[in-house]
Amino acid sequence: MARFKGQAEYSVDSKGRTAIPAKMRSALSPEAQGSFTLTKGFEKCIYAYPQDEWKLKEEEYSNLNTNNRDARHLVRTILMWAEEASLDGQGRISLPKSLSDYAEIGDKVLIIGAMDRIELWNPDQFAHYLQEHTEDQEALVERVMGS
Amino acid sequence: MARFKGQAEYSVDSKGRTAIPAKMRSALSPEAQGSFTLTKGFEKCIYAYPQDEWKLKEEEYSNLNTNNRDARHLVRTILMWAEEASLDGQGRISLPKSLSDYAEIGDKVLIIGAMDRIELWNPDQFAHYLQEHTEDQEALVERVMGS
DNA sequence: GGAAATCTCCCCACTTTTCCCCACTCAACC
DNA sequence: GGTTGAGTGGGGAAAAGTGGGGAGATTTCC
Repeated sequence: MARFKGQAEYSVDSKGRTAIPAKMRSALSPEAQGSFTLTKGFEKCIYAYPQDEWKLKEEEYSNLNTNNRDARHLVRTILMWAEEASLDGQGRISLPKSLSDYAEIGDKVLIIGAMDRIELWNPDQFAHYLQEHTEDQEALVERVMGS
Repeated sequence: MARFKGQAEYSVDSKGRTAIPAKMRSALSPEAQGSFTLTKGFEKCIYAYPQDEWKLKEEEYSNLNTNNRDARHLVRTILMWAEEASLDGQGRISLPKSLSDYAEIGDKVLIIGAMDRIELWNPDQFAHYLQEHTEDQEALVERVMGS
């Protein structure tokens, strides 16, 4: 499993491309073949899953019971945003317009490594997000991970 | 498990590098391969975990369920600060700008061994921290460790 | 159906940053 | 007093990030 971490603020060029930090590229497993699946984040950002990780996600979704209305809705609304993106010769991907619109990403993007995925944020939106989640980290650790 | 102890005040050069005290380097286990993962301390400092220690932490985070909102937030806000740093030929590491900004580390750094991790402080901030935590050490020992 | 416009990639070029290596100083210790 | 090891500083090659041109494919519009 890929283990992404770290943060970096990069620019998005006029063609909608952004570089993926070299450290994250080197954390990519060979099975990903330099390819990501981008999709809408649960937060206001873009999630980028390496191809191999995305396969696992797809597996989960395909195992949901399609006779269940909620499950159908979930799969539909998640998959409709998913797009594949490959690294170019310079280690960049181009961001689909639908996703960068959703995340309100302009000419700057904050790239965050979050374990099995990479997150792409509008830097301002991220600052805003942090302001809305001011719970003390120590308390959160205790609550989520136990003592 | 590595057991770091002691303190030392070192300089940070113009390239953002600082030496790790030789005594702490020799306390590094071979499995760490001369590599640390730096991350944001709960206090206003940088935590440096030897690679092998960090692996254990990462393992815990990777087991969290990313369908849970709090877990996502936790992973995001912890891992975004984590960066790997390897010792160079002279026993130095370079401090990522994001972390030295957070800890307000300039051209001097106070290095403290704290069991399984090393802490990097702005010397002034550390003095300030001590002023704010003036509880008598004897009383503290009793409160924390007295059965 | 064909021409024009647009979009996608792939490649090249430039700038900045990072990393590796060499060199110097100082203190401790034979 | 020379040697060794530790801390500090800096030069230069290599890598990373950024911007843009242009060929080929696709879409649009007449």
